[in-house]
Amino acid sequence: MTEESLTKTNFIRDIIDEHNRTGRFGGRVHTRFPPEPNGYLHIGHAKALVIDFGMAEDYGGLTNLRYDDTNPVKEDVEFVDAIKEDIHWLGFDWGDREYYASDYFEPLYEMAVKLINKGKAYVDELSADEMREYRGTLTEPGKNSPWRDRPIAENQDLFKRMRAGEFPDGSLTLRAKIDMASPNMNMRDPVMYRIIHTEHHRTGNKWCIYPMYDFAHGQSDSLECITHSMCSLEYENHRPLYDWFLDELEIFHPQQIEFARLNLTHTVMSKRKLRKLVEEGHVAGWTDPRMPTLAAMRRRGYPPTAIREFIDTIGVAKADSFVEVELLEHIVRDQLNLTSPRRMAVLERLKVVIDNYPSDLEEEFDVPDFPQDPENSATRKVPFGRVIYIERSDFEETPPPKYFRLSPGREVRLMNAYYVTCTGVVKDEHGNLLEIHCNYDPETRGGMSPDGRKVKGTIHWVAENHAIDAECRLYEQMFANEHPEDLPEGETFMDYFDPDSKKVLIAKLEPSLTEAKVGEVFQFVRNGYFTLDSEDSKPGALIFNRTIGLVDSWAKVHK
RNA sequence: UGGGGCAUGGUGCAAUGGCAGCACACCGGACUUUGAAUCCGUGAAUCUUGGUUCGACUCCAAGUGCCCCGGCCA
Repeated sequence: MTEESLTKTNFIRDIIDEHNRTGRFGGRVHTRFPPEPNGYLHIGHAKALVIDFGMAEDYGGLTNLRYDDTNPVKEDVEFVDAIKEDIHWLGFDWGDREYYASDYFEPLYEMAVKLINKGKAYVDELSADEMREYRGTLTEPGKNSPWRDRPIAENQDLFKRMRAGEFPDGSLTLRAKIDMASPNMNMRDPVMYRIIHTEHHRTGNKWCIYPMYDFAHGQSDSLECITHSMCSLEYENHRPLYDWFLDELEIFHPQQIEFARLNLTHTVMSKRKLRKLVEEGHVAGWTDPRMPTLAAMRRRGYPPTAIREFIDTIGVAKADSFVEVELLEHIVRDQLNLTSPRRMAVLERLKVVIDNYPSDLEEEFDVPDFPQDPENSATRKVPFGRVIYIERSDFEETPPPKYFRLSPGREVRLMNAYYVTCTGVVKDEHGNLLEIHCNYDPETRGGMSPDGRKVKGTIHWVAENHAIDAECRLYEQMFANEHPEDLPEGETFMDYFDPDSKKVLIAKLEPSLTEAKVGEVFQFVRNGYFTLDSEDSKPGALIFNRTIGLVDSWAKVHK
């Protein structure tokens, strides 16, 4: 396998390779990640992150972090720290290159003045409604604003007074003088500056005019000498404008490249919808483990490397696409399988009394954390006793075909312990199962029989005397529908929100789990991967999140 | 007066004029002290119609379908 074949090729690499061939940027690759601080980062941002940081890394370049904070009414400091934490968690680093579009308000203002002086920008007095009317439609040209040909000196004066705060919000705008008949709506004299008398989270009350995205982004890229400015497909129509400003300003000209954003089945990605889930209390905040935010995935126990591998696996292209969430889950399981120590925990318990086990006897087994690789595996002590708990689903009084767990008269292996045979059941007056009784075979200590006798079923257990209680939170997809963002008329994504996507139970755990630490993920054998909840768990009142269940092919056959 | 994009198995991504491949999902089997993992195997795709070419997923033309654009949001 050659070096190149390890790295998947994609159209962005092709473009960069071409630039390197022609020498457009002198072989330099410098990217930027430009989040707006108005919400938490989600798995869709992870794609942008991997592209922005990953591409630069691969080509020996750097990536800047730059907050796109040009709209003070929508943005908040609350999110800037959360965003940084998420980026670091994924393993990316911007060094000391932490920038803000608001750092450039002064040079941006100068650039606007330059365009005014060139006769390429003007102060408009049209109201928002009027401007909409003048803009025309998709199929009809717009018409020029009556203020479009105002003398340059007047524009200079008015713009200066806009900055000075002489005018109320919405009364004036600065617009680029391009072409009201352009088939590209973005070129119909786009607004460059608007008046907003709102305190900005960084610049305070210094400014009351704020640049629009289109007037800020390209020039910020230029100021930072960014070479490749990757963004999502909907900005494709903005590229001519991105280029126009840079050309008219005659400043360094980065290349904007657009790619398809990530869509995942069974989830919603729009900030508006995620915010709704949070604000209406359907989930416990932005870090509720069901959320597609990076903070939620961290809390849930997803390894950051799994997220990066996932993004690498899905590739980058320009076609709109929907990735099945099963692929993400597969990669999470795949990594956790290799790294998670095994433990025994009984989620929904059934009491088992081993009648022929001496009531004064208690044993301890040394059990490897990684039974696949016992030679290199650490071990821990697991106590055993006359009364144990097993999983309720591991016993059937009348077993269905192909069932090879416990049922009356049948023998199974208690993992790492003994073979037991079910001898009877105890029920209450309503016929509810209370407990079952077994006999064990002392010859099978450790789970092996000297006579070579086979048992088909191996089940896990926890000794009653030493079990610890812990809350376990089990999560399913938040939305039953594959495409909750693409619904027929009259339906909303909330129609498909599944309130049962979170289930809480009190489980019985083997005692070694008392020492679990936040950030460690365990495999609760035959149940799935679990991690301590970073927000709600307390010593003595442990709470575990199920990161993800194990593949359950029995459930498939059985149903 | 409309413009800009995109089309390969169920899903996602490759193949850059030379045998359509990989992963997930699905289905079957083997193995198993986790019905997990692992191993083996089956099925399944180039939007349509023309053209260029010895040869087309790839180039050309026409068509079809889907996405984006009429915020003083980003």
